Parts: sequence; structure tokens; C-alpha cells
Amino acid sequence: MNLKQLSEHLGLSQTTVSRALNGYPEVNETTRRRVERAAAEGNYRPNLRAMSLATGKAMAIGHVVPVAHKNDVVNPVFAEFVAGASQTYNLHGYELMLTIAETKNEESIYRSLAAKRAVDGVIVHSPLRDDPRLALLNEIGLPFVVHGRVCDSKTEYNWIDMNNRRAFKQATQLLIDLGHKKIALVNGQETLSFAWLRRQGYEEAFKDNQLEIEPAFLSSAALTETYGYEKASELLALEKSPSAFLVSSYIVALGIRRAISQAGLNIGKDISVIIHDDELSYFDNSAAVPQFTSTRSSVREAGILAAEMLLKQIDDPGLYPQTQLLESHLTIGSSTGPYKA
Amino acid sequence: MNLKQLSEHLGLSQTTVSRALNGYPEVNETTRRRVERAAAEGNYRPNLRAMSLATGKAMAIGHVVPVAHKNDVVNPVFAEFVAGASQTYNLHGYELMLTIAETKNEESIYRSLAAKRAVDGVIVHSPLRDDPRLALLNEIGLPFVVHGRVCDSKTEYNWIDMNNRRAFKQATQLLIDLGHKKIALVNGQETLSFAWLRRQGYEEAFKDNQLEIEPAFLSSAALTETYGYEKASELLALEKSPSAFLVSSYIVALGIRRAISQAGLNIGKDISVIIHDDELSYFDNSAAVPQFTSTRSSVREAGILAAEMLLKQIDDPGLYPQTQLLESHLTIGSSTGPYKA
DNA sequence: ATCAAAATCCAAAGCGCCTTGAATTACTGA
DNA sequence: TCAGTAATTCAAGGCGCTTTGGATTTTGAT
Repeated sequence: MNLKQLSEHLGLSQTTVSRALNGYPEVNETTRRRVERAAAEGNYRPNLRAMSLATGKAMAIGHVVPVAHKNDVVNPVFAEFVAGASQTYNLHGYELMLTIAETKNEESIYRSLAAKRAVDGVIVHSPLRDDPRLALLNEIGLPFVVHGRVCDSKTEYNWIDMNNRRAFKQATQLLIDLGHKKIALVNGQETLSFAWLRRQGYEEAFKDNQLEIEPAFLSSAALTETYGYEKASELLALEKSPSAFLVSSYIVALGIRRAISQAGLNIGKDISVIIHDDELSYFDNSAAVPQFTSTRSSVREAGILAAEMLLKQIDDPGLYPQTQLLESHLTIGSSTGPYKA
Repeated sequence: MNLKQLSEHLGLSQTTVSRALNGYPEVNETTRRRVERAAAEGNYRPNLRAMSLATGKAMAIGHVVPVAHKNDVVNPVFAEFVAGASQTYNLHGYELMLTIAETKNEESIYRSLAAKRAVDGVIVHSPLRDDPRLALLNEIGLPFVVHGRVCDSKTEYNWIDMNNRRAFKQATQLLIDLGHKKIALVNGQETLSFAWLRRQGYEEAFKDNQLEIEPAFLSSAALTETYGYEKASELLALEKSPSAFLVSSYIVALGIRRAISQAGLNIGKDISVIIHDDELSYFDNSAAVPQFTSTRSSVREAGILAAEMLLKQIDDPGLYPQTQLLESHLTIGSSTGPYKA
């Protein structure tokens, strides 16, 4: 069923039917209702491609998720973020176009999306400290929102981020207050800006308390369970081993927990652990007393907000770049306790 | 840069340029090269929407991922599957349109996708034992491939699945061979067909060995870490507690491991655990001696194959329904050992 | 040199929608 | 009653591409 058929069926012109359905004022209310009823009965929806062509809007948003290599880790955060964004798009009649792209192909994918007019804007995932995608997207003139921030950017741009620096400073301070000094930071890859900012928070807390950082306690890598396990095993075997771990994700913490229990130690008693909790739905850390003390921030919520921000930008291209900094909530669980010598 | 501009620039008709770029034979090789060069220089790509409208093909595939309620668990398997599928689409010039949909909205989303002509076909995720989506998609005539199988379907349809029944039968048999009789099955929701089939495999092994199933040892729920922890804690506290766990996912097994170590027991010695391993990239279980004994099957690979199957079906709508059953590999890790009284 | 066949190229129609500008009808006040 | 205005409706053009059917040029064999 297309517009032509529908309008013939109704004995009206295509113009009138189109206007009736799109809420234009210059159509009689009675007619409008008649049209709407017929459209519903015939299960009529405007052909998306024809509509797009006529209006010049793709009614789609691109999400380009980078992976380093073909079979590399897909950041588990992305599914949750996308679940949030998808909610927003559904509400506004937009589609979500997803591409998982190897980093080396990213530029050509963005260019292609723009040239093909496949999307009205994109969400940039996993920004780097100094991310070439900003310049690229500005050059090709595709509206975008970054999930995270680009630390070294000179220009303004739309972003939404969790306050990584503050979260990790706060968490470090909590550990210091508990008497810990040997605090290992098990971080994500520090070319990624979120990890870099977390490290800064960690360092600031040490500086504020005039404590020295032990370089061996700093590590960064892709956030897998194995990484957590291996790093913690290694650190716990040291003569001067850490008494606390500050960990960038729940998944990594699971590996750390494995190493700790294998070493015969007790989380929350012998060793303290604080994680950042993105509130992934299959890792529920929200019990009355959560298993992990954590800095918490819903990444699904971030997805909703990022999508809203982007749609706003698309609606009004003249808008001054929007930014939004979400605060995390430090929640005490059973994985932290006072330092024991 | 659009076709009109490009053809004017070249002093050719739009017809010729279009044909040159689309590989039609009726164009001089010299001309074709000239056109291709100019197109590359001008970074010309056909407008996707215009192309779609003209050809009647959307050049997009829909993935509708169901969640029970708005903030419910997004199956972590989906991200990995989609990463595979996306590879295939990139290769063939298709886009991936993603919707996270509450179950109650699914029907309207499929109908809308079809009526809007937004996609050429869809992948059906997380099929139920008796899934209404098959009839729906057949009714609206949208090509589809199911990731998994619908147990009670009378009609033929395209699917790709892992041999869940055989995998869990084999795993159960391994445990029985090791002397275990009290084997707990920690399964996914058994309205979902994968979980139902796994349960059947488990039951068949028991029957083959003339063993009785203890009903208290069967459980099923959404696959979260917490579920694993709580269920294992509960079972281990029983007077007659299981000596082995057969677990539907890595994530759930992490919770079980937590419960086991909290009970002061040792995995692989006091208690055996076998998991099904979807080879999620952030849970690497592929060490020389993996931490978990597992039935293994790459869900990313399944994504690649499912996408190829669907594209084939779209290319040739007359094709007889294709099916593909992937076998898993039983790999011995350090989480299993002989039964100790 | 000639003519049919093959090789190139082109003009124009059409995909399904929105939107401009004009035409028709209904309503208002004098 | 009638012009003047407001309320409805419509015809037609255009978005950027593919494709049909036809026109033109080249080629090859006689």
C-alpha cells in the first residue's frame, strides 16, 4: 500500500493525504480522521526511502563501534549504551545503523556513510585522548555526539561523559582513608580517554595526600577477565604487593577476584577492591550490600541522553555544542575494608 | 557530489555514468576507467536512498533484539553475534539496522520495518520454543533467518544453530563418566529454545545411563552472574548437594565460582563445572588448559554465517529454506575432575 | 564502398514521497 | 446578494538514482 493507492482509495489527492498524515493545519479535521483511519486499516507507512529522498533526511543515526582487529574484543559497554540509544530513536522515528569497524577502516566508513547520505548523524564510541575522528567528522560535516571526551581537542563539540576523573579520585581517596597506600590501578588502555582520565583522578588523590605512586602498580590493557586475573596474580606474588585494587570494570574485577581467592586471600578483609560499575544488566551489583564497592553510573542512561543530544543537534544545526557531565555514585559494598598490615 | 554533477563534469549522460559504475557491459572500457577515476576523485557514492528507491532494495538488514522489559538484560551474546554479521554486511554493501525492542512491541516493529520498506530481511534473535514471530514474518513476507531454532514449528524456515542438545548431552556424559551423579543444570529461561534443547540433552544423558534426575537440581533463569551465585549458594547449602554444575554461560559460571569459593570448596577438585562457552571476546577461555571445561562454539562465527545465509535468501527468494547446524567442541579445562564422595 | 551487426551512448520515465503555487469551495460581513 | 477572505483541496515538479527503449557510431564482412 503506497500513498498513491491510499489516496485513490480515499478519492483524495496525494497532497491532501500526505498533509493529513503529517499533521499540517490546512486539512479539514473530518478529512484527517477519515485519512488516518484508512491508513491504519491498510497498515500504511510512508516508504522510508522515498520519504528520505523527498525530505533530504535519512531518519537514521550511525553508530560506528571500533575494534582494533577483526576478532578483537567488542567493548561490552557498547551493547548497553546502544540499548539506551535505541529507546530514544524508537520514540522519535529514527533508525539505528550499526557498524562494527576495524580501526583502520573507520575513516572510509564515516566518509561513506556521509557520502551515501545513509545517516543524519553519528555517535562516536570509545574516544581516544587525541582522536582523529573529530577533525574528520567536522571536515565532512556530519553532526556527531561523542560518548566520552577527547582530552586534547581545541575545538568545541558535543559530548556526554561520566566524570571519570572525579570518580577515580574519590575512590582512591576512600581507599587512602581506609589506610591503604599500596593501591594498584587496573585500568583500560590509556590511549582511550576514559582510562586516561581515570588515571589522572588516581594520581591527583595520591598527590593530595602526598603519597608516592608505585609505578609497578599501574597497568592498562583491554578490559577482559583474563587481564584482571593475570595482572592480579602477578601483583600479589610481588614481595611488596598491593593491599587494594582500583579496577576499571566489573569484568576485570571478576578476574581479580579469581586471583585473590586463588591466593587464599579474602576480598574486603585482606584485600580491598573498588570497581567502576557501568550497571551492565547481566552483572547486577545493586544488592542492599553490593558485592563490590563501586563508582556507579548507568551507561544505558548515557545512551538515552546521547541520542537525545544528537537528535536535538540535528533538528537545530545552529545549536552551540552541547555537553553533559554525569556524576557517578560511590557505593560502599563488601569488597572494601581497612588496611591490615 | 551527485550523479548529475558527476556526469556533467565528465560530459557524459547520467545513464552512461551509472552503468559504468555498476559494471554494465555496454560501456567502453576507456570511458569506464575515466568515470571510475572521476568518481573516486570526487568521492562520489550513490545516494543510498535514491538508489534504494530506484531499485526497490533497501540494502539493509534488520536485527530486532528482544528484551522483556525496558531495563531488562540485553543478552551479551548479541553484541558478539552482531559483530560477526556486521563483517558480512560490510563485505556486501549492506547496512545493519538495529532495534532493541520490548517483547510487547516486537510485532509492531516488524510490521513497521516491512511497511516502511526499511530492510530487505531480518535476523530473528533468541527464538522461543514456539515462536509467534515465524508466522508473523511469513505473513508479512519478510525474508528472515533465525539464530537458533523454533522447536515446535510445522513449517520450514531458514535457521542456523549450535547443536545445543548434543553439546549438553555430551557434557553431561563426561560428568557421568567422571563418576558424578548429582549434577545441577543451571540453565537459561526454558521458554527460549536454546535452553529447552540443552535441558533435553541433559535428560537424554541421564536416561541413557539409567540415572534419576533430581528435580531440585534443575533451574532456569536469565543468564546473569547473580543468578549463578544465588542458585549455587542455595544448592551447595542443601544436605544432598550437587557435586557438579552444568552451566549455560560463562557469566553465570562466574557467579557459581564465587559461591563455590565462598563455601570454601575447590573447583575441579571438590566440585566440577562445565560451561557452554560462546567465545565472547572479553572472556577468554582458550588458554592451553582453559579454566573451565566447556562446550565451545563461536557465536561471532554464527553471526557471519547467518548473515551470509540471509543475503543468499534475499538474492534468490525462490531458494529452499536453508539450515545449518554447528557442532560445539568439548574442551577439557581445569574445572572438572573425578567425583569425590 | 556498403550494409548489417555490434558497440556505445543518451533522453526520458519512474521509484514514492513532500511541497510549492494555484485552484476550488466555504464562510464572512456589508 | 456579492465581493473578499479563509479554509480546503489539488496538479505538478523535484529529490537522485536505475533502467527501458531508442539513437548514434564503429566494426566487420562482403
